[in-house]
Amino acid sequence: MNVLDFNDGKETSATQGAYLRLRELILTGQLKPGEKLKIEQLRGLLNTGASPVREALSLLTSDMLVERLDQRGFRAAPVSRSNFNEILLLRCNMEEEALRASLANADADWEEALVLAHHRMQKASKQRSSDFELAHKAFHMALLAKADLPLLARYCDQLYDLNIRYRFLAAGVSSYGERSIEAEHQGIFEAALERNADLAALLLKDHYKRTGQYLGRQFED
Amino acid sequence: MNVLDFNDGKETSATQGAYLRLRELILTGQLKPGEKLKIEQLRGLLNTGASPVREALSLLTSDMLVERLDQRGFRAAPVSRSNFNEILLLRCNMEEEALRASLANADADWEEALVLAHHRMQKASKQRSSDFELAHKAFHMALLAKADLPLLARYCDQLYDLNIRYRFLAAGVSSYGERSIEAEHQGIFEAALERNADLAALLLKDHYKRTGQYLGRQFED
DNA sequence: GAGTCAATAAATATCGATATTTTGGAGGAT
DNA sequence: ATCCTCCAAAATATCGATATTTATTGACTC
Repeated sequence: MNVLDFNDGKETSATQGAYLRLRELILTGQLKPGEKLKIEQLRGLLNTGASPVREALSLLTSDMLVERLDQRGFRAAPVSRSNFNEILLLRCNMEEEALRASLANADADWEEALVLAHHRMQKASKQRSSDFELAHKAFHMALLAKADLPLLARYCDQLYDLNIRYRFLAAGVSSYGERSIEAEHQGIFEAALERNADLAALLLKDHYKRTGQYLGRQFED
Repeated sequence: MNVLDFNDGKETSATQGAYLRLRELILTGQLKPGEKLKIEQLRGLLNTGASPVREALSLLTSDMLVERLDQRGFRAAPVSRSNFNEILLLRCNMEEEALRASLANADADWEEALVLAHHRMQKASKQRSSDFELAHKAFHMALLAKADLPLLARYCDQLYDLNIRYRFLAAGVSSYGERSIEAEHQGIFEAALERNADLAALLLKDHYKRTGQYLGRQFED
């Protein structure tokens, strides 16, 4: 590995590093939807060779964050109202499924992990910490953690990220208009602790639909 | 491109070719679950360079047909009873969703395409044609075609292929024990033509669960 | 005889260079 | 002016070679 790039010891392979970095750039909208992703350009940005960049882009293709155009390279996946709506719909269905399965298997460890995730999210929210996004995702995934359905978990994760991308794109807007998210989370949290699957699922879907409606208004197409 | 490899003009890029070929080898069980996929070895098999092989493997990773092991290369995804069960479960959920959406939007073109797909499948079945697998998939996808939910369609497609892999692995067994599949397909087909979503969904799920039960018995773990 | 450890062999990950394709114009004809 | 055609310029896809990392083997200790 190049001696010059002060790899802070975290990443193991150049490919993995490039993958994570590119993923972040696309999710946060620093690489814009539809934007052409030129290998040379990215090589410079990530200072690595063409192979890792190429492989990372291939991986992002399956995350549906990048599109491959026959022999014409890659571009950041485009966005659209209909894509947004579909993500919302699928998320509601899949997360409900996962949540019910998770609650059915829930044990004390799961419960404690959930309490922690909830606490961290609240804290990050109060401090307006930049960690909020991470904590928020962690909370939602903690809800689903005991489902023990790896494929479903993967889909939920993927859809969560696709959705978060729209939040970043509708930026400026501090994402959720503060609203009642805190209360919404609290409701889901409590219902989950009580193992009330019907209520938890209802609240969860409502939570998504609400932020969905809110975000949906932000853009045309 | 190498002059020697008599590329029959179909594939555009080496990567795409390698992707399709490897996919087939894994789906049909010619590359066995858990088997190490060495670059050199595959290079020979596909006669192409290391880069296309590597990229193809990356793509297959997101199809969940290949696993990447940190710095230790790739291997064909393992199989397990629980994985099989999850695929079955998710397929039932997602295809039901897609089927209902498809029927809701169904028009004359969709109907005609479905009739054709059904006909071809029947024909291939009677002739015991090797095209049956393809025709069967085409029929099932034709049912869902009008859903107009690209992400869901992709998931259904992916899960279909993951399932088909288990069919090949439980090989010898001419897959479905002849049973009543023909009748089952007929039922789904008719219900779909009548736009009877409840019935069609019920029959479809039943169809999957039946073959699922059948296959499930084939292997331990 | 089992468990380390070092040296070697194998395999992966990555680079730099090259061959192919696509893109973008600059003339020239209609 | 508009549409082709053909020619650079740019970008992609792919190769071959090399640096790194992991796996293997066999001697050596306890």
